[in-house]
Amino acid sequence: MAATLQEIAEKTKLSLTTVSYILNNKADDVGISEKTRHIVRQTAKNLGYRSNQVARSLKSQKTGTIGLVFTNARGTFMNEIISGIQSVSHQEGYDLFLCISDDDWEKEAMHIQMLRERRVDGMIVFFVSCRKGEKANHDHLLEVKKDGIPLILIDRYLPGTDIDYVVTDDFAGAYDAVTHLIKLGHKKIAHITVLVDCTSVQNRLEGYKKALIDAGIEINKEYIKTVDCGDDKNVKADVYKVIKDFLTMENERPTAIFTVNDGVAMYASKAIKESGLSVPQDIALVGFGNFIESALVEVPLTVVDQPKSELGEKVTEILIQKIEQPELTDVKRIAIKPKLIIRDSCGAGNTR
Amino acid sequence: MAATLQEIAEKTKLSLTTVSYILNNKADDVGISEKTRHIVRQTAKNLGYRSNQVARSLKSQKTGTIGLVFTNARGTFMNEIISGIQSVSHQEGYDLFLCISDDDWEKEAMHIQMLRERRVDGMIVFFVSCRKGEKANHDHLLEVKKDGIPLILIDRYLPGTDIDYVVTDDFAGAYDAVTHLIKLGHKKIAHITVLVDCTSVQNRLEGYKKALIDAGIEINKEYIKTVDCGDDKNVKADVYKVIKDFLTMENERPTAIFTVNDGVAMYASKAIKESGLSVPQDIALVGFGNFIESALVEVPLTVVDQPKSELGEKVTEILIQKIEQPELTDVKRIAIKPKLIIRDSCGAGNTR
DNA sequence: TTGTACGCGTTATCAA
DNA sequence: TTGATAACGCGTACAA
Repeated sequence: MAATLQEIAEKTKLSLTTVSYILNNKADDVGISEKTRHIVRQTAKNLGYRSNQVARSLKSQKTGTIGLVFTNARGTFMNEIISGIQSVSHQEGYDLFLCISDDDWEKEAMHIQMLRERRVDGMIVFFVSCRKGEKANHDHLLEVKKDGIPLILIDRYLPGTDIDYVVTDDFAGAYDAVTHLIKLGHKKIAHITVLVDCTSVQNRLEGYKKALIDAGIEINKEYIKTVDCGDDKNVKADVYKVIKDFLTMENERPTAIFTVNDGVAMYASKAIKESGLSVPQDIALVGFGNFIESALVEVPLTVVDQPKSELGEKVTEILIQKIEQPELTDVKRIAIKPKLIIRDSCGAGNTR
Repeated sequence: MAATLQEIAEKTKLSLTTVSYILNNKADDVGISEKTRHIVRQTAKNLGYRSNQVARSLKSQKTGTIGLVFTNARGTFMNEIISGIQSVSHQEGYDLFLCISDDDWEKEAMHIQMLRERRVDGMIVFFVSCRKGEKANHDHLLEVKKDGIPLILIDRYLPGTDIDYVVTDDFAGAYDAVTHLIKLGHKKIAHITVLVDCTSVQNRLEGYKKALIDAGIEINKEYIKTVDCGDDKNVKADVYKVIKDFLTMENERPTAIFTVNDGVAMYASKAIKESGLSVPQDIALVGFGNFIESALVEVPLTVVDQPKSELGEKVTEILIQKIEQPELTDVKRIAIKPKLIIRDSCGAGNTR
């Protein structure tokens, strides 16, 4: 279908080499007559020549591709990150293989295997997290790293390894969110976390604790609750239960809740409303993530804004740097500081 | 890094051919001793052998890849479609190249060019639409088709060509939505469309008209308004203006509005509320698309539900069929019928 | 200024 | 039951 260099050579009665030089803009280096160039260019056009990247890749041992592995495609989170990734990668001349692992680490391992067979120049992985207690197996990631294929993690990392990553500064985000609540006068601040064993969740919890400690507020274990995740229905049921528990604490009832993510915050908001109390008057709420829908719900959520497209851009810049300059061996551990977006659910500016 | 067949052959003192047969499970066809198989498998494992897809692709003239070109990455629409696409394609053994054209048809043409150089086995394109009046250039698509590369369009099509497509049945969706409003007793039903020249928008308008005609309601041109798009701010400003116009019609003021998409409906809802009227009591509203946020806004939207993941799945099935059975030359023109999701904004079940 | 020849890692054909 | 060899399309060192 698409003509080959060979065919052009035959048509023009020139050698394959000459044609190759001209079509790869190396004509100047060698010195090829203007006339020949023109002829070649013309017949290339006429024959509809299109360079064959797979042959080129085989020869050059470089594919100009980046493999992307994401846990899931739901929501808008992945979307915005990919938007950042693709804008940088295309600009730098890389194409993207997209793989979704659907929260299944065996699928993740399979995809990574496939990407290796495709000889991608590098990989960006948002890896599958696992519930607390389950044993995660990240051998496939370590192996990639060991084999010297540029690899970078996004949004969560693997502590104790030297794999590059770009994440949200979850600790700082949580710290700021809780500090904001403290400044609004709250002392009984709860945290709803989630039954997942990953760095982002952990660091949000740590940020919460540190903010309280720095403000001289004692940490109350009763104020830290964990909900199940996975199925969305479980999350909802669990959040409702947690809110009910909080409300039965009467005098000790928290006046503010910082949640591990916007999804939990939205269910909490609903649960509070349904129990006859209101947000933020009775209980203030701060989420984490800044999903699109968070601004649109009945009580628009105050949230920590994950810098999603920035994450995508940064991670890609670093990966490409590592691809193109293999001599750089420093481990990149980047945490981007998120901003707090103040809307209604925290009660800032409202009477309390 | 990763070993080659050659290296395994040397290590085992066997021939390249033998090794290839064994590692590609063709050992039975030829008949290779169990012992040899074992030896080869072992050393392959030890050497960390990984088949090289790019070499394989070069030889077999098939890459096992599908190119995806989407106009934009915003919202959740693309997300759900991709979810459908990737689940089918991965199941069938194809990997995905993802390209975003950002509503820029030159970028789109560029991406398609790149995909051709990468020798993708087929392409799925959600092409850039253009504002009414601008001249769209779809030569790059026609050329792909002409060159015999399997190509299928999603969500919108190119009338007058024989390019396969899978779309939402926009006409039927609009027809049902408007008929629903008519059944609720409305006669003054407006439609807000958008200044884009693409089949889906056109067909929604046509569906709206047909529903009115079939119910014996005369079409009032004053009830059909167009808003600009592109920048979200323009949309908002235009929708507010249109609503204002409707409200000044006094006795002739529409009692219901069917909008071209959920985004417009949400702005309309806001505008109506801000002008002191309410949805659905004063004006009923039906959107098209079913974005996630549409269920969460203050007055949950009644919408036509675009079957996004189904679109993705269907389009991929057809594409792969066309890839693997080139003898099939019938043109596939699939329109999937969407369902109406009744929530609050249409006033069904509410007193009016 | 142009041509020859080899290699990238596979698969496939034909011999042995 | 196994091995030698020729493609696939391209890039490049070297020769002419």
